[in-house]
Amino acid sequence: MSPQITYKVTSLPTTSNRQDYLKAILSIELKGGKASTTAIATRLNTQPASVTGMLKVLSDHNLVSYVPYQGAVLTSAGKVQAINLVRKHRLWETFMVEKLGFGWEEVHDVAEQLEHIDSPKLIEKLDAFLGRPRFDPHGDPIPDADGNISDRRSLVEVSALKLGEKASVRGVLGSSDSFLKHLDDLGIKLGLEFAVVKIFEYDGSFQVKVKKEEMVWSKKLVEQLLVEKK
Amino acid sequence: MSPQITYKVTSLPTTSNRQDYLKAILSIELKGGKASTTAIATRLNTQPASVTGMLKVLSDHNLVSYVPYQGAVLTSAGKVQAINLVRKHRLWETFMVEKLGFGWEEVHDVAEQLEHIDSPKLIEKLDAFLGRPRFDPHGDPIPDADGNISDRRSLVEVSALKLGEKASVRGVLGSSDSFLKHLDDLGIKLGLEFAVVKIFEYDGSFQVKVKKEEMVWSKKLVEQLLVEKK
DNA sequence: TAAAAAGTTTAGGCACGACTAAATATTTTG
DNA sequence: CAAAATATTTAGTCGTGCCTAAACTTTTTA
Repeated sequence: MSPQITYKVTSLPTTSNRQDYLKAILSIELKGGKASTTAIATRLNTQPASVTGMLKVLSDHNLVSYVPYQGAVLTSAGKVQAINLVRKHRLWETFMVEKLGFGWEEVHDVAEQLEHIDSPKLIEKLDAFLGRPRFDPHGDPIPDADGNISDRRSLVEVSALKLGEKASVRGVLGSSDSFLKHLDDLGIKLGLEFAVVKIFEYDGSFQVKVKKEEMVWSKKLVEQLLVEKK
Repeated sequence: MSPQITYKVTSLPTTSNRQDYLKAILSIELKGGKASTTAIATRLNTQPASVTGMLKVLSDHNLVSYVPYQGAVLTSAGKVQAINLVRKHRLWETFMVEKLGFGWEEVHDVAEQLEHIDSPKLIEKLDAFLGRPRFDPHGDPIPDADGNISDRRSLVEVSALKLGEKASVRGVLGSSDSFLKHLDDLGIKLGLEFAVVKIFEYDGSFQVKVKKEEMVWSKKLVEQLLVEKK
């Protein structure tokens, strides 16, 4: 009788959980920090000991390189996965705000769930449906299908615009409920196009023209509204 | 020193898995069958022994009533959850077909994932965005927020229409790739409105008027297309 | 109605991913 | 630079939900 030989496949069951770790590590790395056990644990509301266990698993799958006591660094494979999660998260947020009429602030938690839906085709079609947006409702860039991320710095606050310049609303800085409600009251939505027609040096407010109508935006407002110059 | 007393809360962590069981049981009950251990196991591609374990858990949570060797019956609480899953599944399918341009046949698996997203508000807004549809792309009724299910029998095949009657396309019977492709080729989509202008007894085909244009639908086609009479 | 067949449950494991407590490394500080 | 503080890992558990094998019920059949 010949012996039964089984090969342990590196079966990559990249679960929702593992993905959360990858995203957390990416986010720490992008901030310029070191993805230490504690830093990851804090971000995921879990215990350092749990993180150690997971880092070993991710390391086995070549998603991070991990040396005990040295923290984790995403491998290129890990980075691809993490960026894809960010892409999905931000596309879903954009969908909820632009198509479903959610407030800018209330979409994060649901997007956290939606980003784990596994269907490249769904994301491709959603992206097309939304008109291939480059920024999400918070002004953060949406990575494209190849993982390229636009420079957020191509967005500026309204207050940085000069007289006569045209721009489109792309996002906000900060997201207090009252601020977002205020935007709603003024009818300011993503994609809104306008031109600067006057700048009041006295109090820092801006007069802008939206279509045929003119309105004044306060100093506080123009400092928190992100736009893309035309 | 007073003893520490902990109460075992019936903490309902209704996981994605448990929900799949509820949906499977509902589906068996609706077909008039008995939700036996084996029937459930078959539907979920799992083993009878695993089902027994789960039925105990669901029974502890009062989602099914379960007597060993007697199979399971949904309690009203279990039924509410199961119907809500069906509602979510069918709304997502409708979204994918109507808004994202998916084929009628390719949406099931992704909807299977999406139905587990937990956000009543998301579903309410999605429902509104879709225009509160009562049927999904397969012609199956979408339960409303209170769990009421329209009667599928309000849908009929085109072949049951009489001369001059007006109707809207609501779904299909069967879903072979070739049939769905054929619908695509003819420009037949959900919601399409038309009127019967002629019936050819000779070969069972129907001449219909869509907006200003007239076209002929074959016997095979009119027997598989579900519509709602106007 | 007794024996065979089919269906169901129990028993014992396993993988995942979390936790606590204890041990071990690394940093910081006096 | 040694002691104290902090960070990290190891060891041992736990709950969920799956599996197989074996025992036990129920149903069917001769």
